[in-house]
Amino acid sequence: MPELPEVETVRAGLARHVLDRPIAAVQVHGPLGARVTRRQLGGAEELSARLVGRSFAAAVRRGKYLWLPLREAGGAAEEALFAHLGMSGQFLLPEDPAPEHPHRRVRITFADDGALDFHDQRTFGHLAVTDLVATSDGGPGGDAGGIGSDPLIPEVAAHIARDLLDPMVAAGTVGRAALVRRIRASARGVKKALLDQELVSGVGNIYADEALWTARLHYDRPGRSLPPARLQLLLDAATDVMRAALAAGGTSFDSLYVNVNGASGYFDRSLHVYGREGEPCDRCGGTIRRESFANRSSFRCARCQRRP
DNA sequence: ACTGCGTCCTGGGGGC
DNA sequence: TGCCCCCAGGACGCAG
Repeated sequence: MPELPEVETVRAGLARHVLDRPIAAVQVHGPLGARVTRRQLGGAEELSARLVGRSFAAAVRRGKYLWLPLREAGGAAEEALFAHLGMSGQFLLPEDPAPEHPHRRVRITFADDGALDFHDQRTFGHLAVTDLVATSDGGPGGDAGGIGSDPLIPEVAAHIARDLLDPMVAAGTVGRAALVRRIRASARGVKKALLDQELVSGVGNIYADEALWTARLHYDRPGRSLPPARLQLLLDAATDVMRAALAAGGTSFDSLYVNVNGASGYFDRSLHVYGREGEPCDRCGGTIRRESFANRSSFRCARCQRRP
């Protein structure tokens, strides 16, 4: 599943391959294509109308949210193609001529005859052209490749917190202390806090479980029961595992395949708990358990991540 | 305000 | 062998 490292890999691939290429046509394929553009005001026609004739100026990310500001004739970008990959969204640079693919939902054709395809099996992802607005926290952060200090962010992502690989958060200068305070202010289980994109963005189910394993914490451990130093360790663990996954994902794509397929690609061999039900813990030899958590799964070591 | 649960969606794969 | 159902989960809407 695409979490921060996978989305960043996609962002870097897009930055390398699709900037400054005028868009000639946009096709939205079938009812599931329409579903992928469901958040576009005016639907597929409007998406096409807003993209054709323009080009992408940059590829920017915050957490799992990704956007491509559109170049304006005489000034700064005011709109962007916004994308969320959901669970199964992929950006692909198809070979020419490309065969039909059952999961292709949208094709953006460039004036140079190349194309950028959006595939999505489960259609939890979406695409829309959205206005860029000023933010109160000073800009996109993250690996805001290409946009420099532009403080604009898509309206639809303005509520999303900075992520752990944001240079400001990673350095601890912005957000980190406040984040620890907010987790400690709640009785809510610490995994729910990690997954709350308005508290800290980019962490999904896989890396949350891995970070909790590293920090030897149970997912239901109340935030308010944890000393600040323990929470710092947890955030460090989440940062480290996402950095490592990014390093693994960053080596795996070429010009034809912009997306790595999330954790099912190259990083899964490095996972300590996720997807390892019944296997021994790498650290203590205890048994890895899979438990139902918020309508999905949580993996933990039954011995070194005890229930509070 | 805050929290938690249901919903959306498809196809691979396990089990009967 | 074939078919059915479970399961994967990010984000959002709504209920309490």
